[in-house]
Amino acid sequence: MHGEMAPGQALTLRGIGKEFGVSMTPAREAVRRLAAEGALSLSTSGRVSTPELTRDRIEELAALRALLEVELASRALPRAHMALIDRLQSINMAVAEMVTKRDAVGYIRSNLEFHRTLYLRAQAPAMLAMAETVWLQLGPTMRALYGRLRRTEPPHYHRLIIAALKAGDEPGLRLAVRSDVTQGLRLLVT
Amino acid sequence: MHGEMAPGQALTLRGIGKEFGVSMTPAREAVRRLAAEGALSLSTSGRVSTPELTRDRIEELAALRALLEVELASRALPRAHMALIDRLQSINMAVAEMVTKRDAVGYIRSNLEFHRTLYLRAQAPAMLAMAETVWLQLGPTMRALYGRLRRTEPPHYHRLIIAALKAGDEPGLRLAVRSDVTQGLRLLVT
DNA sequence: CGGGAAAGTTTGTGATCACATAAGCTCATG
DNA sequence: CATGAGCTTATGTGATCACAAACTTTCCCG
Repeated sequence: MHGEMAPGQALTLRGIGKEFGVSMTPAREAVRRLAAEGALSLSTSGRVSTPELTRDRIEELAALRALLEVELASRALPRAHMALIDRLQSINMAVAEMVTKRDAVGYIRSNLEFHRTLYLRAQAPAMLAMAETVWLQLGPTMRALYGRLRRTEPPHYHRLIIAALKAGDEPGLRLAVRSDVTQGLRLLVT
Repeated sequence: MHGEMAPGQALTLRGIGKEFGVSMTPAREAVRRLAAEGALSLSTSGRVSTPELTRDRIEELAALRALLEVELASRALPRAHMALIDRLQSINMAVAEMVTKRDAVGYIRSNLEFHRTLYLRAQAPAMLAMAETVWLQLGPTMRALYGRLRRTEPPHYHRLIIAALKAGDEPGLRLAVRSDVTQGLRLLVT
């Protein structure tokens, strides 16, 4: 999810087991679970690797993010008090720091933390779980993306999100979230 | 997914294995995968059972169905030719027959087939997979619902969906799908 | 007659193993 | 130098087992 692995990276059950000090059995269960969620892909012969997404699949997952996260943000809006907004701002500073440090994994991690912190207020666990499943599928691809583009400025749309939350502006919030979510992936596709 | 099991029904790995003529190992993998998708729930001690959803969770899953399936229908609309509409109408007759036969499982199965047939045209496999994950989570609950209410009339909104497809009426289609998807579950909540 | 402790049973977990297959490598050949 | 056949290695699969924890049943005592 955090882009620690590149797309197409191969894994083995014995390797995973050794890495975590267990046998193949728990490694297999973890792999099968992640494969069921789309976070890993299994070849026809059962080999395990991180997925290499096609352009179409990336666009579809971006559309899913927009669909789910706009709804989550909208549901969080009436419950978003000042303490939450403060936390979002502080997380956003961490995001900006990761940008200057060119730390792709740190950037993805803190960026997702920003979103999750907001969505937790929506009180919609099933919806949040679905959004996280999409994040999981996009993890390696996001790594490839943010490793490619050389950003220097902190995320613009995060400030719009915070502003819309402060103003209680639901249409503005929906637009800001949708833009933030689709912006990055749009660059990858071109 | 098809409501063959009641909510809260317990399962054992050995029992599943025996039922399918395999050992515990493949049974475990299947159970863990289904649990990851929310189709089964694992107790803290690892016991397996179908989920018993709370009212809040049912409402949330209904909202998710609406969100995802409205989008899928909308994407399918421009590709929906006469052959598809014919197929939908024939599936819809099967649905009506299941209603008169009071066959809950058959009803759920053919009803979902109706929706899946339409959504396949959307060419959005990740989105369809998410919708099916929601169906999977709702399976046992739907069984309990359709076992409770004694319907006699065939699904009204399916005809609206077909009519909107014929007319190329996107707003009408969105409304019809949203109504169809939320209608049944609304009854359960009250 | 009720309740709880103890014995017995069921159940999930993780490890290990044999096996079949896929992947990688070596080496001879054109 | 490229190429492919044959061999070696690596890898996933499913079965089985020992163990610990949880659940069920039994039985005894208040």
